[in-house]
Amino acid sequence: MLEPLYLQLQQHDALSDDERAMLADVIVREKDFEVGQDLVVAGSRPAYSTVLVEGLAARYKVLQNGGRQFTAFQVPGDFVDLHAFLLKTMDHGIVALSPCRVMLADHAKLRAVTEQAPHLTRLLWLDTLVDGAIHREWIVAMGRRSSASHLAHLICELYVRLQVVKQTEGMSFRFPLSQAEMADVMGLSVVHMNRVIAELRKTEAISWVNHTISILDWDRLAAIAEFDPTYLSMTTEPR
Amino acid sequence: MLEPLYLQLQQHDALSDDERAMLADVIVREKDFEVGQDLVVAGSRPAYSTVLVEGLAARYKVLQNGGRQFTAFQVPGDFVDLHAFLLKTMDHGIVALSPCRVMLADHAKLRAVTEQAPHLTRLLWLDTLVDGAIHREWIVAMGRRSSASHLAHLICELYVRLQVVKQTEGMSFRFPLSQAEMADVMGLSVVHMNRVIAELRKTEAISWVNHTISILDWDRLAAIAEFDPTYLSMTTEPR
DNA sequence: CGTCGGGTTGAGTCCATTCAACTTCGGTGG
DNA sequence: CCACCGAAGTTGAATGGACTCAACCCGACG
Repeated sequence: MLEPLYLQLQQHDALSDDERAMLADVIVREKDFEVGQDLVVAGSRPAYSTVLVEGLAARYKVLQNGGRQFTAFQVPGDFVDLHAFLLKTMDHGIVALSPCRVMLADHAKLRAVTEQAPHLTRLLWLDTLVDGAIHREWIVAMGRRSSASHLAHLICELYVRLQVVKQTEGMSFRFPLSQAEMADVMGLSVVHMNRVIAELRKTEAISWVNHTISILDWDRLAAIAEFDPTYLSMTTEPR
Repeated sequence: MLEPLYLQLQQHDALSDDERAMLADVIVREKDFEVGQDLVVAGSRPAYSTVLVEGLAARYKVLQNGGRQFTAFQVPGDFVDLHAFLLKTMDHGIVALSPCRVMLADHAKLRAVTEQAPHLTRLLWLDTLVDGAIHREWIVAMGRRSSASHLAHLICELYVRLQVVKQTEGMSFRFPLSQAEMADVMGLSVVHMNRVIAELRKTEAISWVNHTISILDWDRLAAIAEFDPTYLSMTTEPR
């Protein structure tokens, strides 16, 4: 059940059997969530950290006027709130965008990992660093990319991340978000989100029907997005 | 010279003398930079990580059309590219916004810290997690805040961060950026940046003259910004 | 067969952009 | 000494992107 986590960590550096066992031992419980439920509640101080093993989730914050902004997607294998292990208080919520299955990792056991397994600790740390790199890319997209380029970039990113954990089928992947939710990802109004999607469809770089996104022309999409996967740090090397 | 780093780490949890000594030992060299120079070059694979000890710097990315987007400010005490220790390749550049002095930390020695000093490792990790939390707040600001609120939020954040490392004077702090650079922070055109600044000035919550920002009315500014410092994780507790 | 959530389209308004002019101010050289 | 210069800031006007409000379509589902 922890396969996706192994796949992600392995992508950065080799994972020993001992390390796998240690990770498995950190897990104390399994839990399922419905669409729309919070995996982690903003403001809470969790005693467990959550590994997403199935489904799609997202980090978000809500403003006083009710506006919501997603700040990241979480795919299977993501340690979605490893942050809380050290930050203690969650500064944001994490919501299920599709039915989700998670594994809960005990903070006391995670602490023991940091005491006894430096290499594994570095790999977990790295995981949170990649999160940060993704955030930076989102900031650039929101600030300086056209809406179409922003959307194209998100699709490239998701495709690559999902491929690592074997959640793609050919050039397609399941994408359960409504356009209204997508608007909260890109910081647009629903109406305008719709027009941007229409625009990207017209380029014939993607199709997006039935909660499935298919990349029809990767090169064209990547060009529109100016997508450079360096930030995802997808090389296996000693860390 | 490492005082600002100690101040920042201490803010999250107590730092022992041993840990201070270990940090001091990690430093192998000191270096100065002029305004506009890159402290760290995008795409490089540094063998050292950089602690900023004096000055203001910023992370940035550049797009094909020449557009630049800053993704974070770095203040004294920030381990500006601790990322590179594990990410290996820098996915973005870091530029000096004022004359900067930095200390270089050897990656091999940092690795030794992760092998021998788990608590210190957790504190350094935490530092990068706070970076991530700041990124999330920036995404929210870019996506769902009004420009005036966004600007107000940036000022609140900077004030609080600078206060931790004793770089404020009363309710004022030095802020060397031009409006053009500020436009690259907020993802706006220079002209519009100017108008947003004028708008915020008119509220009389701040003054901004002569490269110095003064907060005239914190409560009003924080209200405009909807500023909640939780995300900066400024509580001292066992980590 | 009606309803409801999502998606799509149109029209008018507002925010942000571009291009352009003009001001201010510190610095530099005749 | 001051005339000129360049960089940064400010302002105006026209264009275009994004927002709101509103209507309408459509397929799933009771």
